[in-house]
This record gives sequence, structure tokens and C-alpha cells, in this order.
Amino acid sequence: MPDRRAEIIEAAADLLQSRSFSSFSYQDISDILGIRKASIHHHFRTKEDLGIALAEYYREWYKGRLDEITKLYDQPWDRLEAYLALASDIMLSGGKICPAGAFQPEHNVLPERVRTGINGMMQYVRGWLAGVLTKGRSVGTIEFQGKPEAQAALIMAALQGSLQNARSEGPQLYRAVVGQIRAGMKPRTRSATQPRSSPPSGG
Amino acid sequence: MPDRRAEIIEAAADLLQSRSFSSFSYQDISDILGIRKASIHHHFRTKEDLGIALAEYYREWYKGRLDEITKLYDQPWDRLEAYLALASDIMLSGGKICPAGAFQPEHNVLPERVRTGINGMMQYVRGWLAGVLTKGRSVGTIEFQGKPEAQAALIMAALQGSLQNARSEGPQLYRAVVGQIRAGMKPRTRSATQPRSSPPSGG
DNA sequence: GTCTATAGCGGGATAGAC
DNA sequence: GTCTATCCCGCTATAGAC
Repeated sequence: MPDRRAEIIEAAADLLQSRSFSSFSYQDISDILGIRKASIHHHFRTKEDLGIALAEYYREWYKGRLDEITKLYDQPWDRLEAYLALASDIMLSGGKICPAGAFQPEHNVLPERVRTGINGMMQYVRGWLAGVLTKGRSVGTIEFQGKPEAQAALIMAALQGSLQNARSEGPQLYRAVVGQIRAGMKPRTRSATQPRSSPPSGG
Repeated sequence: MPDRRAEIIEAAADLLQSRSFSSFSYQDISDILGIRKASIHHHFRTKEDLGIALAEYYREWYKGRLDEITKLYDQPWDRLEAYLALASDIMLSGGKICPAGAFQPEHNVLPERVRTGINGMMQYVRGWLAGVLTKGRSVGTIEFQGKPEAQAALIMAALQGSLQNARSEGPQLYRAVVGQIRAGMKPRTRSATQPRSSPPSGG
């Protein structure tokens, strides 16, 4: 017997990233899982409850992925590449966009507790990424102006916007944007060690 | 007597940038303008028609603004600043996001002709911005790696994403991101002329 | 060009049997 | 935990009078 609650959240996550929050319904989830709407209401009484659960789900999802990356790669640049690859994976899995980009455009019609959940997720990711950037700059393998938090926010915003554009205008555009992010942060002055080893798949 | 058609489009544009496309209704427009839903259907038979008109409206709006900028400022860097200020104006006018960021998250439920309208708008803006960047790099006042089109796409994506984030997490985040964009493109090597004159308000 | 009235649908949500 | 049945609402859209 499958964990229904988890199944529902995963189906909802898929729908959210494909169509945004208020454009999917309990009926859509029902169609995917082959159970009735009322059964879904049993697990998540209101759509607000489901939204809150989704925000939590994404935060945990990011925690898991970013922990993995931290364990797999030592070098800040490699960690940055792995982070960028995360966004690529999202796009490649069927024209989806990132969670924040799916929730936030409806910010003004979103329940308060959903909003705070999303903010929590964003702060977590930004904190992690800022850490990578701080370390990268200190060892000279990542280059950028200004504060690490601001640069992290720039990268996240660019990916978020670019995923949205890409679905409408095509993936070349997304790849070009990621290329720019990368190019802008590669040290221009060749210093001590080779800045890169084996970057993980994506781009 | 006011131009109803234009009034409706402007009200709809406001709602779109506040709540995204499928989260506003003819009733909302009706409330704003003080006329009945049926009257709005008289001007735009279906919501698809309204969506198409909105996309055209935004393209014209951008054409107007970018033409203005081109006439007002000679220097590429000043034009870039004025462009960035456009996005700031959007944010400051009551927590709105940019049109593309309002439409695209619902891409998969958007009528085909609305999609192509949005793409047209995006291509227009990207073309203009790429032109500014090309000229700026050639005269040495704007610095970036890679192709101008790609850099333009990066800037646009970052603003789009950042406006969405800002409404949820606060305007400081938006200002930080714009600061990063600016900082990343300011020439590091002091060359011939002072790179800046009087940048227009925004930031 | 605006109105009233209404059709028709799909949304979120609940009651209560099994 | 899942079902059937149902409520109520708001949405898009249309018909037809003024």
C-alpha cells in the first residue's frame, strides 16, 4: 500500500510546477491517482492545507538535494555547478518551472501560511548558495562583486525567471542564461589551481 | 466619454500583474470600472481575446517606453539604467510583477495566441536591450562576457524572478539584485571617459 | 454600449455510508 | 481511507431588452 499523503503531494507538486497553484484542482490530482476528490480532502481538508504541505515538501526536497551536493563535492565551483544542474533537471522534466516561480505570481491570492512556507524555502536555499559563494570567493575560484547573499539572490532570480521564459520561448534561451551566469563568475585572472574539475552533467 | 476598451485593458493589466491571468475575473474588472460583466464581454467576447489584447498592449507599452529612453539618453549605460528603472517603477506601483512573470507560470493553460503575443513582446525587449549592450561594450562603458542577446536574457530573467521574490520577501531583495546586475557590468578597468553621467532615479 | 437574467460548468468543500 | 451524493459558489459566456 502506497503512502497516499506523499502520493498526493507529489502529484500536486507536478501540477503546481506545470500550471501554477490556482490552475490545478483536486479533480486533477484525482485523475492522476485514480481516487476521488473527497478522498483527497480527507488527507488535506482545504487547498490551503495542501499548499502549506507543498511548501514544506519543497523545503525538505531542497535540503536533501543541497546536502547531497555538499557531500559529493568539496570545491565551491563544483557545488555551484551542481546547483545550476538542479534547475536544469527541473526544466528537462517536462517543461516545469521552479516552485517559487509557480507560487509567487499568485502571491496576492495565496493564504498567509503558504507565503511564509515559500519564504522559508527561499531563505534556506539562498543561505546555502551564499555560503558556497563566500567560500568560492575566498579561495579564488568564484568571482563576483558585492555581497554573497545578493549574488545568490541574483542567481536564484535569474533561474526562476529563465525557467519561465524557456517554457514559452524554448530551452536555448535557458541554456544561454545559465551560460552567462557561469561566465560572469569564472575568475578572469588565472591564479593558483585549475578552478574546475568534473562538473556534474547539467547546463 | 472614456475609451471603454482602453479602460478595460488597463484595469485588466493591473489585475494581471497583481494576481496572474486566471486569478482575476471579469467580475473584478467590473468592480473597478463600475460596469457589468456582460458589458465587458461586449468589448472582449472571451477571456482569450482579452489575453491577446493584453499581450499587444504590453508590447506597445514597452515600445513606447524604450523609444522614450532611446531619445532621452545617448549613452548606453544611461539607457541601461533607465531600463532597470522601468522594472523598479513596476514594483513601486503597488507590488506588481512584470507582465511575462504574470503570464508565463500559467503557460500550459494559456491559449496559443496569448503565448505568441507574449513571446513577441519578450523578443522586442530583448532585441532592444541587446542593442544597448552591444553598443555599450563597443565603447567600453558596459562590461560582460558572451553574447549580448544572452546577457540581455539574463538581465530580463533576473528582473522577472526578482520582482516575484520581492513581493513575497520584501523590496530590499529586489534592490540587492539590481545592484548586483549593475555591479557585474560596470567596467573594472578605468579607461578613457567617466563611464557614468546622471543615471535616472531608479534602483 | 449597457443592462438583467440565466445557462452551464467546474471549483472547493461536507455528510454520511461502507 | 475511500466512496457516492450533494451543496454552494464564482467563473465564462450568451440571449435579448433598452
